[in-house]
Amino acid sequence: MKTDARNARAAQIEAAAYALLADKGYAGLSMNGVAKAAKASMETLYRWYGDKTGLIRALIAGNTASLEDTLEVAEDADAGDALDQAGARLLTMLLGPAAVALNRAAAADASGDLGRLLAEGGREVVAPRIAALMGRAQAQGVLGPAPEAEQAEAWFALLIGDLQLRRVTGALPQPGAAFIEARSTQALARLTRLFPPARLDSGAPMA
Amino acid sequence: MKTDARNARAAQIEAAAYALLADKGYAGLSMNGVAKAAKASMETLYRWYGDKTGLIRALIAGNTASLEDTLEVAEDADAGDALDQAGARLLTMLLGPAAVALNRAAAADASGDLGRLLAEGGREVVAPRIAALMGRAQAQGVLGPAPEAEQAEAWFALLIGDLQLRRVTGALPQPGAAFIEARSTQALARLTRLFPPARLDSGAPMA
DNA sequence: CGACAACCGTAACTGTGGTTACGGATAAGT
DNA sequence: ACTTATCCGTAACCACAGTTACGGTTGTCG
Repeated sequence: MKTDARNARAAQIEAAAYALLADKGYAGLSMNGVAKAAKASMETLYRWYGDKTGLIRALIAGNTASLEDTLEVAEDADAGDALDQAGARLLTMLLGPAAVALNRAAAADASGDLGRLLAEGGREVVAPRIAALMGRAQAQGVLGPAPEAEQAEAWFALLIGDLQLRRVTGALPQPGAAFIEARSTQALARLTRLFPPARLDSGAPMA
Repeated sequence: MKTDARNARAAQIEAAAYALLADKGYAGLSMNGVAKAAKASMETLYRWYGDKTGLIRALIAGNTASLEDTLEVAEDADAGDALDQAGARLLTMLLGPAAVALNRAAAADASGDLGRLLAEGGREVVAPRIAALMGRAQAQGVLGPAPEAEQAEAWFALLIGDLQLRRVTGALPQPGAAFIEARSTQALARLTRLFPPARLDSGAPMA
């Protein structure tokens, strides 16, 4: 099988796995189910992925890739706008069905391997990008001076809070775009109140 | 069986279930395992709890009760101290093995019932208590005026961030007391910067 | 065209877990 | 003391999922 054909086939298989994972949970994701849904054979699944956790690992890797795309923000944009937009996109992704399904899978894995993998491909990819954004925000006078990692962590906490956990446990339905944008804007507003720039002329004007 | 004897027996059974849930995950929690660990019979388990999710439901109920105990703070204490202490206790509980195990169980339940139950017995119990604390903090000049629910939500987000999710997915080991106290103190400090009191004489002195 | 590797479909093997069933022991109530 | 309900211990039933195996088919390459 040619390389690109195989990649396309793998994408189909992983898409089917995502779909099953999303609406049946990790326990409801069976190799048999994936094979049937993707019209693939068990032999192929095991040859390509090794075992079930290998399949999940592949899903996590794909998720990491799309996460990096999500964080591609215009380099020259205003730092405030960039943060606002990045927050909304990040939230959309983290609260979306794929990320939720993967976190459920990691929660079900008692060994913790999947969780660590997910953190490596998620949080640890995001953190430096956010810190870089904070650096730009400081340089543009949007934020006051402070360790960038500290600002990044505060922003992230304000942005996501326990939303993702509630999504993962099923206590919260997937929020709409309006909610997400409002939340991102609120997080940024709070962050600027936490780390106000020394001179306020580039801040928000008074109403 | 006398009522209190039965309660004691039920407590033993639920403790055994917790222990199994904590170190084997939800998938590793089997009714057979619970029966053996608690030296109870299957018949008793099914007579008392109906089925496996019923057992989990009982665990959640017990967790709610102990959560309410956790939030019992001295009524007359300084609001700042009270918040600091409540934050540390809350974090200790939310990141502890019991809460983590229950959240994992909820994540594994595709129906979402357990998740909603857990939220009802957790978040929705905590929120009004915290809001009341915020009201006291405003009255004592520790915090500036603002809707209490808004302050409560911001504080909670700053306090917990994604710590609990990372615990649930296994990406984060259980933190020590020092970390938790520092985190609670930091959350409170940030909250007071977000909602500064009008007069600063009760605020933190400058270094 | 022929050989070969990869893939599909299906089924079998194996272990496990939720649930039910049953005989023997124990405590409660009359 | 007798009856009855409850509980323990164990095992059996059933379904399902992870994994392996195998014959038939398709696409690739010499």
